[in-house]
Amino acid sequence: MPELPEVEVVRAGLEAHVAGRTVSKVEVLHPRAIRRHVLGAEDFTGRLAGVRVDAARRRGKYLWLELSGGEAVLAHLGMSGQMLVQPEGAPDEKHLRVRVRFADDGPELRFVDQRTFGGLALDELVTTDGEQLPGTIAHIARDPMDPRFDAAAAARALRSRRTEVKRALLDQTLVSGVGNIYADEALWRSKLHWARPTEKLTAAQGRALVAAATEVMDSSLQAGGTSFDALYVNVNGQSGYFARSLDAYGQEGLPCRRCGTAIRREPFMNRSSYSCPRCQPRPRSSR
DNA sequence: ATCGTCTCCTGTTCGC
DNA sequence: TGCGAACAGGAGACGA
Repeated sequence: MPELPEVEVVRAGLEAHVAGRTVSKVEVLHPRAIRRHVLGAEDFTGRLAGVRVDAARRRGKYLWLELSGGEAVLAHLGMSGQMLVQPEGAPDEKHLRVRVRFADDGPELRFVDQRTFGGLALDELVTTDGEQLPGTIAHIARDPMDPRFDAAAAARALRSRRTEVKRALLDQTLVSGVGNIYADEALWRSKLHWARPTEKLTAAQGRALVAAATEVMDSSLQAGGTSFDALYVNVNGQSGYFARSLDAYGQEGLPCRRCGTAIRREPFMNRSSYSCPRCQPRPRSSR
């Protein structure tokens, strides 16, 4: 479940191993991996051949390879996507979806994705809010790691919604990069129940929530960065990565680190939300 | 315009 | 033992 810190580790790996290299040949092994590239696989592979990768960039959970010529390969890892840098000739992964070979005959880039929620697409770069972004993600808000992230504005945006606070926190047009795991962690740190109505959040609570989300992603990024293997860029299953210390997410039945009460799991949007019944009491207004 | 629900996908785990 | 259900969940599409 890659969220911002995981995607950032991947971006750094791509910057180190792919930037500056020229694409020679691209193979699409599963059409669903490029479903957001509307012109299809042939167009995708044809237009990539011969272009140079200038840089690897990221906003929220999206990352993209900036290409010579004003275009970019936009990527989202979805639930299970991985970007692997592998020597040519290494056995294909079971869920290999896209292979990118380079003119220098060095290691190839592989997009591997079991559940195929992720994907790649070629996209035009556009200027939005003083930033060059792939056009299809121009609506994605700045994330807390962005040098120009405005925490106060993000807190106001969250409070301006009329919904449950966790729904707002997961809305990538308000603050990007937060997924189910970090949302639960940020809410735990802020002592807020996920169903708290946004309109009842005080300004201080809004700011504290944004600060908590920033902190939890920051510390996770530091932990993830240290487990990064220079030989390849990996997202899932690497030790020290998802084994990061969590206070709420996935902790059902375990004692709250603050008060000792057993963490509970509740259904939320066809998935789960974890919280401490004592530190994060359910708001009276709902159920 | 805004908000909530549905859907896509596959491997693993769990209950009967 | 076998099989179906539940679960993992990001984000676009769509309906109200």
